Amino acid sequence: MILEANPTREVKLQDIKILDYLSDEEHALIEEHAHTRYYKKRSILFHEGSINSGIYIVKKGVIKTYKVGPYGRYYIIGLMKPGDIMAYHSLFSNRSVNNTSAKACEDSEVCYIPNSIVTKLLESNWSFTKKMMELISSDVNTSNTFLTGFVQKSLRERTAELLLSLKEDFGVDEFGGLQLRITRKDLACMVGTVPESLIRVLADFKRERLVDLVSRKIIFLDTSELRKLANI
Amino acid sequence: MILEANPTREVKLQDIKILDYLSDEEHALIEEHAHTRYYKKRSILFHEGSINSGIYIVKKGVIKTYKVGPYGRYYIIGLMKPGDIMAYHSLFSNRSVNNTSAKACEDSEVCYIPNSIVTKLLESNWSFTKKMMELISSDVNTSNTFLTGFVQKSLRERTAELLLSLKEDFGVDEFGGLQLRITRKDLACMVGTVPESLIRVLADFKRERLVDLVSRKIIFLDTSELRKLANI
DNA sequence: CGAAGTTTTGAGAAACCTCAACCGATGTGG
DNA sequence: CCACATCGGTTGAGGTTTCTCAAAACTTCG
Repeated sequence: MILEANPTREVKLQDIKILDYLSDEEHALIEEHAHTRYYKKRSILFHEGSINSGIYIVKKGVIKTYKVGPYGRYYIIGLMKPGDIMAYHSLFSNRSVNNTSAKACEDSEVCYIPNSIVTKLLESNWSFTKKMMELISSDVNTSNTFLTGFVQKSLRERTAELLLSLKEDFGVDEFGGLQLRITRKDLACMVGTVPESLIRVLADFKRERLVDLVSRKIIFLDTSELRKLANI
Repeated sequence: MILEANPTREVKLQDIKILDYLSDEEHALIEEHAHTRYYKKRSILFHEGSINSGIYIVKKGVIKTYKVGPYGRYYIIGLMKPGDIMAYHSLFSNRSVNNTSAKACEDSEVCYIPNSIVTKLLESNWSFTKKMMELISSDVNTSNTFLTGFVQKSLRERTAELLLSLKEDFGVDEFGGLQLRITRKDLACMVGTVPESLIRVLADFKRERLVDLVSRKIIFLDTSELRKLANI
């Protein structure tokens, strides 16, 4: 049995929801000025603190955004998948400095749109702007909700929660296998722990028949029990 | 010696930075539709999950915004002071549901502006909108930065960091005393711990002559050492 | 002044981290 | 195509941090 972890996922610009709010002319403007960039697995899109003058829309692949904390350890803020927008902060920050770093988890394709173009669209199209603000403010909420859970949940609960959210975001194949290839270290960085601790929790989950682990593949066996455990 | 913890702090609408971007007419529109609300210490402004159709601008006092996690413990997202804007999420969320709860830490005064008015301003005034987006996206960054630090810093480091940021936000009197009256429990909720643990850290700081503690008053003795400790 | 809420301390337990070693997979160059 | 190097995964032992529970002392406010 072959368990393929990385099915090709791809979206076209016209399939990206937030761009629905644009007129044909505006779409044309984007087509004219945006360009596609290709990133090999493990290559860096941008670094936290570096100057950036455009936004990125993921078309294919998976990109992790992260921040490096003291002691050099890093925390993964999110895994961006096709349709997701990155680096929008640079639109408004006067210094256009990136708040996070971004790295390709697999070979990826992103659409880069210069800030000047996006700003033009925002200025002229209120429903687009409103959608954008909604998106950003929901990111605030996501962070705060996560933080609230984080400060009082055990690693076990957080890990269950992470697995469920990965299932939600990336889906599973016919055998219940998560459609995402990700290292233990990255999983650990997403729940704010070290790989050793994460591995122990996963091993517990396997022992309890909540998931199965076949090399790097995670197979969901009992989602409803996981959900109880996650305490969402 | 009298150590007064709560000097009257107050701002007028015209002193609020984000409103600088409005024209005289727009200011008039706000004056017409906004109204001031008064909240007694410990009273609730709004609850997470409840419907809300306006934004709040703090004019006087201190308001804490917080979320309740599983097990009923809560996490304080921020202390809002005069000039700060709350509940902006309700502007964009289609259901206008509050993401956080808000409670007055002392007798406070806030200006309530209905969403319909704010939306009108956003639609017609791009620099105001831009400023607003900047504000929101900087909140995203604040949360993520905090989260990144949180997941890998010790309680001691986080507490040092909290004290410094309170000093920054609320200032100190001539004796180095923090101009904010706050309970140990609230301090604990801001660094994601329980009061007992926070108290022990504060007691350590006192023993090390970094701060002095006179009842609920926190007096800064060695800010630079605290800064080293906070590892920012 | 007294009730209620808040702060402090202590003891013990639990969760999680660190370090170190080892295994297994993956990839690379001769 | 194999040997080796590298990286990721796993396990164990031991230590540290932080939490829980309980009791006592102190503040605040009506």
